[in-house]
Amino acid sequence: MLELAILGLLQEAPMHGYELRKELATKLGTLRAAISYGTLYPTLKRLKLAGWISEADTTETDSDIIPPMTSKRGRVVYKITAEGKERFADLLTQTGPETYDDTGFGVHFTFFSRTDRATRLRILEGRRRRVEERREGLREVLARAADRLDAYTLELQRHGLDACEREVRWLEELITNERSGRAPSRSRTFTSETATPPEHPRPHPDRP
Amino acid sequence: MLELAILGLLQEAPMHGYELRKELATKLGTLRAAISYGTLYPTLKRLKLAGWISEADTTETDSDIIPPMTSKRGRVVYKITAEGKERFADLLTQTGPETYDDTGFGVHFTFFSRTDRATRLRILEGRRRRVEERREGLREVLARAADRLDAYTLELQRHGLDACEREVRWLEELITNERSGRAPSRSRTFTSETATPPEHPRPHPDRP
DNA sequence: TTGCGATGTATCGGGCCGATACATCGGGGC
DNA sequence: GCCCCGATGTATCGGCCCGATACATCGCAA
Repeated sequence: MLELAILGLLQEAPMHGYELRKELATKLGTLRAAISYGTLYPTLKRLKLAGWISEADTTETDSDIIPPMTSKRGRVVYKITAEGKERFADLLTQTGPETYDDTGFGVHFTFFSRTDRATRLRILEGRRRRVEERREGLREVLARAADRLDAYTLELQRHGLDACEREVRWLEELITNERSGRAPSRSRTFTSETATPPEHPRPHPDRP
Repeated sequence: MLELAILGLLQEAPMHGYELRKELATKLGTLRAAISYGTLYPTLKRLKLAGWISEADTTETDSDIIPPMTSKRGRVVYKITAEGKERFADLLTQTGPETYDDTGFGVHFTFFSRTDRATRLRILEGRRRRVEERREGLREVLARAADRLDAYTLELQRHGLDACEREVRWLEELITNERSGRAPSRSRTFTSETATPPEHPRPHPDRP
């Protein structure tokens, strides 16, 4: 999953590890605080070995403001390769069970603007099914095993059930929008002025 | 965290691995579908080695209905030891950063009826702080980096923010109840008839 | 000038997961 | 009567990911 995220970010612009971590924190802020370095650097190594990414020459047209980083072990900037772009498209399109859990769904959703509507619908519906199953499990427990559980456990289940119901409603709204060819509406209360282009709302501007 | 959960369940009754997994699935159903065997059995081995749990003699008063399991490798029933009970109390009381993330908080909350009000309040407030930090991070991103992100990413952040706000409200309700010496109220719409004893709402009844 | 926080890369031990293997038992379909 | 399948049950293995830790530089403030 992290593989998909890294590939996705490097498709926007070349970056080094530290920068990637910060970008991940803001873009996937919903999912986790920040990715661990103990995961990030080994993964970068793995991706490089697989040929999906490569080290970008920082020495060449190093015209920009970035100081030359006079230390011995300078920053390592990675860029995505042609094979990496294919890999990204594959990962983004193909779905498995892990696509529908919290992290997997979140990462896929983040890159929704880079894939087609059919894939988006498939993933949204898969996620909905997943959350519905969870919801039914919780309802089952609350209905049948309620007398076996103490008040706190019950309260936790109720809170979880509430979150499930809420997410299902959210997903259904998104699915409806998707089917009618709309991008996610900015203001859900007043959608008349949203004349934004439906596909690829913003073509990922270069980092400031 | 799994260590705490296992110890907590074994304090209710001796169990074997398969049974533990099912109990975990219903009691902690909010957190995960089910614990993996690849985690469960090594953990049981580790806990046994540490002396927190021990194998219960199934041969002794094996009077009950359970068939003798004629296979060579029969089921292995574990029970908690005296040291294990101490360990459980320690784990339940002492708090660290991991106590406040989703899994850690969920496990602690599940066993809230086995600890004192001071600890409960500490954990609830720690969790609230954690979720509030997350909420502020999301607000920050939505306020300052909104123009850098596409519509789907924004929608995800908004949904995450909504979940955070909702959980904070939930936690504050629980904290208020806790401070006023009430157990979590069964029906939030009508709380007049809840004359349940404030501490230890149900003293974990033995499994049927 | 000293020291601290941000920037930056990297490793290590350990927890947890999914896949897999192996073995028994009860029941439903043919 | 027989066979297969799903539930019950224990266990290992490779791999992802995390937290702790180490090391090194830079800019700024006390």
